[in-house]
Amino acid sequence: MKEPTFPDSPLADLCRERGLKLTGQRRTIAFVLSDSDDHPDVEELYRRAVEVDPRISIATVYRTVRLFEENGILQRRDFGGGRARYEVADGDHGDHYHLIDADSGKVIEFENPKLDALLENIVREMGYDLVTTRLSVVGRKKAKPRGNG
Amino acid sequence: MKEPTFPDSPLADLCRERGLKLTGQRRTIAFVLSDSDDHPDVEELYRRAVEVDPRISIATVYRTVRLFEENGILQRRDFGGGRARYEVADGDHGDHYHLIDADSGKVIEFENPKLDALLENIVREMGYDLVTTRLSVVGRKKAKPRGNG
DNA sequence: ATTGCAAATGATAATCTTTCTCATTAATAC
DNA sequence: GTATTAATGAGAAAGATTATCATTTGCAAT
Repeated sequence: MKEPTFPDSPLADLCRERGLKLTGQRRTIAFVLSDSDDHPDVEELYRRAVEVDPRISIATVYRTVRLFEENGILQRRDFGGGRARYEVADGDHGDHYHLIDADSGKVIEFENPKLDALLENIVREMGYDLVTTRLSVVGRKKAKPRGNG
Repeated sequence: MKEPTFPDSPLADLCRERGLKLTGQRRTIAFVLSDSDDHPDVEELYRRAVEVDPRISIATVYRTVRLFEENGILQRRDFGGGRARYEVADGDHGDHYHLIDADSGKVIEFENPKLDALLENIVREMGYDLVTTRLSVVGRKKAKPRGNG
């Protein structure tokens, strides 16, 4: 039983700051998440976590992403395909959105302050305060203006 | 075995136009959908369909909404809660979007040409043609400026 | 109207993702 | 170090959706 050693990740610190018990498994999952800049689903997260420490079960990964989401550490996303995907929650800077390539399924992030403001406005004019925006656009790559095929 | 009789709905006509076989069940489901201006899930659709003709199975409802979606007759929506919800696809006029009341879960539709245009623009500038927009904003009703509750 | 045939349907099993159960283990305060 | 309380692992259970397969039905040609 060899304990894997690695430094506390930014997310692990956040976990502590929120008063959550920092178990070995949570430390591992936080480490893996801090190390990811994509949008893994639970299955994929589990794969990556097991690489770091095999003594972890998929049930714990499910429990941990839920806990992290409830504490504003993670954001759940739905890009279709039937499974939830996760990414580290935005910090102070504005929200970001996702463009999904219709053919490859690739996810491309983008920000747009004008869009932030417009949505804020629309919602306010309907008498609401904006809580969350769930936006993803599906697009198909344009043929290059003078490509050859 | 009494055959229920009702006129062909606009969606039933659409179904025929697309070259889909117009079975009794599909005619019933199309009728129910044409009659709905909300966003029912499959379970709810099944309930409404059975009212019109009890000789219908939930499997057929699942098959039919999928078929209709693949043929651009229906749009699938995800408002959270684990089940897909459906609505009649937009015609020529612009897309519409959804505001979800954070407290009641109520879904409020809205249109906004400025938003249509901005999204179109953003996507184009990233080198893509816009295929679909999936947008829902979650909001919380503002306290009335001088209410008493 | 009848026939023929591919496609649709009903009933239920299977699948897939996610949550729950409960005995065991581990983190934190003392 | 010990106690206490919460977290974990493994698998069962739940909930939504899709697949299976024998039977039925819509529809085109007769």
